[in-house]
Amino acid sequence: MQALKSAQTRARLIDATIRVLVRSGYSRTTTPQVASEAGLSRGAMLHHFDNGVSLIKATIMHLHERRLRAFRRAAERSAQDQGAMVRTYWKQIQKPAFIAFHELAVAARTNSDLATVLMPLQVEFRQRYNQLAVQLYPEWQAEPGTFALAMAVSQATMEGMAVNLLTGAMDASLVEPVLQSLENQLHALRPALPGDQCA
Amino acid sequence: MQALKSAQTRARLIDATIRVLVRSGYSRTTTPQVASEAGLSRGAMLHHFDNGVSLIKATIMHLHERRLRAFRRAAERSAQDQGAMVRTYWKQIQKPAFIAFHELAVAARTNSDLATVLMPLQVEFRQRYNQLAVQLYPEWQAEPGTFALAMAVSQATMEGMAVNLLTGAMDASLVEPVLQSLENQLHALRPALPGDQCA
DNA sequence: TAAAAAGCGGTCATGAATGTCTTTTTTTGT
DNA sequence: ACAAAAAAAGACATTCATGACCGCTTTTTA
Repeated sequence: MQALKSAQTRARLIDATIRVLVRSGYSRTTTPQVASEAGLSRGAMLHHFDNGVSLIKATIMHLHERRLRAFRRAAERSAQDQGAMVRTYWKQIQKPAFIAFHELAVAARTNSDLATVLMPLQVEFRQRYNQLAVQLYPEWQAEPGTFALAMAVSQATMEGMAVNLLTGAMDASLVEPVLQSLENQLHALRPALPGDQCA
Repeated sequence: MQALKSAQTRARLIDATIRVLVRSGYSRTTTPQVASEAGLSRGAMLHHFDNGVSLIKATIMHLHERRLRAFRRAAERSAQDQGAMVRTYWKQIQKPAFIAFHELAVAARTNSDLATVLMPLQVEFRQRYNQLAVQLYPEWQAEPGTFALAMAVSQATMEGMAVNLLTGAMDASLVEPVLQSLENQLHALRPALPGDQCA
């Protein structure tokens, strides 16, 4: 029973970390902030995570798991409705989890402690991403290069758009047209079928 | 003469700030770091900028000016070589200035001091961006909506790809194919000319 | 039931960044 | 050459995040 309670408290701390990351950004995310947000004393918090970096690392791994699960759900849903992949991923990207993950990814660029945790997860995500998608869309299997391209274009466009929205670099009214355009592009990239040369 | 020296010192401090932002990230960019990087004492630095936020604000404005100049050059070059816009912007995006600007843009999301400076500049950039591009590519003027879409797609895709490269979310071998695909997409978006329905 | 372990709260000293202030040095103008 | 102004350097107190340590309470276990 004490193991369960411990796990619950750890989860509470990680959730609090995500909220603080979204609200205050990485640079203002401090251990007192997280402890307060979780409704715990700082002393209790340091009992579950030896130091602040340890908490951030755990948060990174937690967000990674969530991202994998979210992508799996998105893939399953879009297996039924062929064109739903773009919309489903776009919905995922707008949740707080993505904002927090982006904050950590940016921080990891200049923090080797975080980078050693985050970089392998990024590689793993790409692998699973492609692996699952290929088995869901067998018509792509003949052209793995084109498939990887389609995935990269989707990821770069949607995540770039999400970041640009957050930083005011893009007008919100353009979101829908860009998504539509991306869907058209993905359609054009699909392996040629009989009578499909012209849009 | 003292005004010139003062301006030079200010420029040195701003350049130092950019280097520190690239090397250490926003969260570890401190006034002692910047002063040391600029080869000045902290006291001297605070003589030119009242406080740390003031220095960051000046850096934001400086990067904004550079971004406008860079875009202007890119536009002029791509006016001669029609398809060079993508490549030229991609080159710009990989420079340290973009990394520093991105760090500041992410920080501005949760820092109202920076946001009040950055947000209006983002709006101004979008306006000038479209303004200049429209006059360079007159064939788009009939379809301003499609043109804004093309710009948004380009910006989101390339900046998203740049960020994903920095954070390890994308494999570097996919850069070239994505750029190629983006060029194709832009070509497809161009106003229909006689005998241009099919790729 | 006693002992051990874990959850939790609180206190402490340390280190570092910040902004203000004062002092020294250099430059400028008369 | 000298006095005023500006640049540069340094000193200072304050604030705050951090990690370590100690004590209390509850739960598990022997």
